[in-house]
Amino acid sequence: MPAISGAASGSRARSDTSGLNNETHLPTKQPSSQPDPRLSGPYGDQERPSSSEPAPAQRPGAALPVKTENDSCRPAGFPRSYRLRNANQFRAVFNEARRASDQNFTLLGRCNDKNHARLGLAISVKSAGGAVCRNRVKRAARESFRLLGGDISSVDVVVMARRGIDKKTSAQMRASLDKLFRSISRKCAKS
RNA sequence: GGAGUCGGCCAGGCAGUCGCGGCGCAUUAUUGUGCCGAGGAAAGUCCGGGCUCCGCAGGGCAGGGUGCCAGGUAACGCCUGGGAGGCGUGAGCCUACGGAAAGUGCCACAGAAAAAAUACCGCCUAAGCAUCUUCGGAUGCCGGUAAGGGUGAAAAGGUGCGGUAAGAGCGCACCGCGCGGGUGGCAACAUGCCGCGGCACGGUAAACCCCACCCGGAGCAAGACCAAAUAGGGGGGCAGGCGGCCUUGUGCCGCAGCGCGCGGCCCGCGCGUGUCCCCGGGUAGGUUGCUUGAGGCGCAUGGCGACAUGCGACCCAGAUGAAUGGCUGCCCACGACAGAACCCGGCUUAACGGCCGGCUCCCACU
Repeated sequence: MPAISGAASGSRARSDTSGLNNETHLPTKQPSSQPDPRLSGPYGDQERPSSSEPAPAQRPGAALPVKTENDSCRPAGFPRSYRLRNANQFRAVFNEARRASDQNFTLLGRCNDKNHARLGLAISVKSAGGAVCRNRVKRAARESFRLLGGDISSVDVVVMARRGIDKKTSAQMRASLDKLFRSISRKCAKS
């Protein structure tokens, strides 16, 4: 049962993404017809590929170049290995840190032996003025770090928020963070 | 149409693109792909449970909680229905709503008197005493009085008639109140019923207290498992010069040896004893607990209802330095309060707005 449904959903997915280019109303219909494959498995499998027959020829050509462009511009992912994961790693940064700060944030940085930067967040609920704002700050920091990508040299960075951060817009945070990430990266690279 | 009231629901939408967490599948050690991914309060942590560990014969005391009645529930301080009292024209809403003849305390100020009360003003009286007298009487004391005034949150039923020196449940009628009975109701309670009593010994129990019922403690950083490095603990194997002692041993003691320290050196003194293996405790770290549940949804049945029972299909966050987002475009009513951390049931607090339904009042029209 799981194997069949998996194969069915895989083929259906291919038709989804290809269909988007041609017909805009198709994806809105899709959720309503979802239970179909489960109830009548064999029939659903037959119908799907036939309806979206011309699509597969277009797709590989259109999709792949976009992806390679993204990879060359920026390694924009943010996997676990790019984060500080435990207390020892944080302590190491706090003990011998170079700092960069403005009115919004304080960043602590320390060279690491990896070939990429790592990010740690030390933002208290108290300084952010509530859990919702704290999440907003953390997301801004991650996003800024992610989009800068390879522009930051191989340092471990801890981001700390300063009081009054809850009054700032997300755009203000991002601008501030972008500058500080570059700054801390430069300072650590020199030493 | 306007105003109000009660209940339920929603919490910007759509598309593209770049990302994040979990699970499945494929590939395989890196990716691809599909599905899912915050709330009505996730909050405050104020109650009640589940779960976990610790404690525990039984009973009592202390301490805490609850407090009209009946039902619902795993349980509750919650919910439903009912009663009583209060507010509102009404729909409706509000109530910490057991006991004040078990006892103790308190009732400020004002007031004459604050609880089996009291005579300040007033009213009445002329028997007695005193003074005055125009000899009619007047005034004071003594005495009667709770109708009137004044004080207070509260002054010991109300109205009327009789009654009286003036008055008074002193008597009577009606109203009110209390007690007993009957009747209705499971009960709280009600009572156009019957009888009795002239009629309350006020209030306060979020004052002590009394009565009834309930309550062991700590919490997922609970608890369980795996377990590096370092130091230390226990056991064993191998290596170990000389002497002594006996309990004859894998023993103990001393000396020598080696290393380190004191010292310029010797003597001397102090400290320590090699290597390998195993065991258990345990730290960092990791795994688990961790999401299928008193689960929501639909239908049927029972019930006024909270809810219960049966059947059907469904899987709907599970992170752990902590995911649920960024950017772009379009639309509109221009988007409040706010972010899961073991899980449920409530309560409380926060908050921009919208939708649906029941009911009430007012206005207009037919």
